[in-house]
Amino acid sequence: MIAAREETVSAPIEPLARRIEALAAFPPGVMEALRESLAGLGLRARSVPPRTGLAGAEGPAGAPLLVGAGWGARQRILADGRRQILGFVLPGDVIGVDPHRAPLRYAATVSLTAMVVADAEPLRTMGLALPSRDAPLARAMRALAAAEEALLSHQVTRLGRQTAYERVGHLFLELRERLCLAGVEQGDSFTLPVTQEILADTLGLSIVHTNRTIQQLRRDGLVSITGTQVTLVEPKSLAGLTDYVPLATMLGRS
Amino acid sequence: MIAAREETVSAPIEPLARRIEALAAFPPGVMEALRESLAGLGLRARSVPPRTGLAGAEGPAGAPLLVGAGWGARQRILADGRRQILGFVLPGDVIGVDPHRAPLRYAATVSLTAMVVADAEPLRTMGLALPSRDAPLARAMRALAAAEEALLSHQVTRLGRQTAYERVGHLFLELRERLCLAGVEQGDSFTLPVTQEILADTLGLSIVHTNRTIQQLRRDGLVSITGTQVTLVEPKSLAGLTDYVPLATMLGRS
DNA sequence: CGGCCAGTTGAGTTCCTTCAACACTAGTGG
DNA sequence: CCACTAGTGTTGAAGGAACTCAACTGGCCG
Repeated sequence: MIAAREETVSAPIEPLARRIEALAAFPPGVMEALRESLAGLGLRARSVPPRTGLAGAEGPAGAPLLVGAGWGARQRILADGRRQILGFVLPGDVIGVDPHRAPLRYAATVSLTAMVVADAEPLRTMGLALPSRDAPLARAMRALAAAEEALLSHQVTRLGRQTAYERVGHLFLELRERLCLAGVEQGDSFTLPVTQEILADTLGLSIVHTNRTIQQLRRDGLVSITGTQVTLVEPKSLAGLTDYVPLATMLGRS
Repeated sequence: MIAAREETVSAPIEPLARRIEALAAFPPGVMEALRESLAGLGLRARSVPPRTGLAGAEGPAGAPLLVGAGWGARQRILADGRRQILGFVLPGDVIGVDPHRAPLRYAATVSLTAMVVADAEPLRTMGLALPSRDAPLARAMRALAAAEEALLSHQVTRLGRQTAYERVGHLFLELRERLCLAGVEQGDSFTLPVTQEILADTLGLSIVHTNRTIQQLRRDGLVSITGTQVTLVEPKSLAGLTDYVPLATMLGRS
């Protein structure tokens, strides 16, 4: 892959726009205007190498960041080294919009793969704008916040009341949906660029058991994996088995 | 207990005010004014019996609710009946401020004990007020939202990477702190008005194992339980053992 | 080639669950 | 007044889910 290290490329707003479009259900005209105003912000993109702190314990957050490409994670490290990943950070996510809502001293956000991010200071003020006037971007930012909370609820339910088998399938469905909403993947297949250790720390399982569980899903013909490419062979069955509620349903497009 | 069913008592804003005072760190004058403006809202309190839906699947949310007394829970029920409690709802909490941030079709909020709540429509508009003017109440509401997210992070870490023993101790510490922040308890002791089944569904454990784990904590002299009264005998040791990070620390009082 | 990392497999152990039974309390109706 | 029931807490025993330890494979890169 050709590195785009220092160069300032055009702002990677497309994943964010796609997500807003999918979740906030604006009329076409409004969406068009919103996309233009996003482009007009002139956000500067930069690339971040893997395993780098983006926010939290490893460095003060500063401006909020818009993710354009790559995978990151919010994680918490316990005193004895155990790690729990609270959730993945994917294209279209905005981290640290509200300084009051980021528990900096607790959870750090790190890059897992190489990422493209943009300092998104303008989103902070616009995103928190007066809601009574119902500025579309403000509404959109609140919808994104709702999606983030829904993801945490998913994560709690997975960890608390699902078996290893269900957890893996549920997580795959969630990743597929999030990547599709952001427009970086489509169909029943997606690239999973993280190790099984990362998956294990997300799912609250050991590496070994994560591995065995994935194999079981393959043997059962529910998923198919080639390299980093994951294909959901029977997405409907998988959703039924794992009690998966799509984000689109949870947020209700109301 | 004498029921206060239909009567409209004075608004139970004290727990909310206490929490804001503790978490948002306003100067005394500002805090005084904020407390007065809260009182001036004229919120009407009503009581809710146990095991009643407050918001979510069992009934449209409508206005946001300010909790004055009693315990509730946000919960998710899986298709086969398994239940996961996402978090407790305690005095001083406000639920459903932002309609976009409440995944209604997913998680329901129910009362566990009798509760006193107030329809808090005014908090919605005031809480989402223009932040550039930094209205104290708006800042406070965002601090509360931050606290809620921090609690979910706690919950994820407990469920994903802690043993049963650690989970119980960690939860007790969290409940103690939340009740103290709201001013409804103080010291190292608090009333726990819920069954072990509720605790089990919160901790992602079976009832039996929850029971045995609590007993182990008692035998180890870390907690002491009499009826519904829980006393943290060795809060410091417990915090060390369970890697407990107080909310006050997480939110940084910045 | 040699070393490192991710993935895989086997074996034994621990943690937690399930099933079942029993004690205790409170509320209920005969 | 007392049997009856239901809900909660508690305990024992057995099984299963997930973990740990360990070894081995294959790819990738210096």
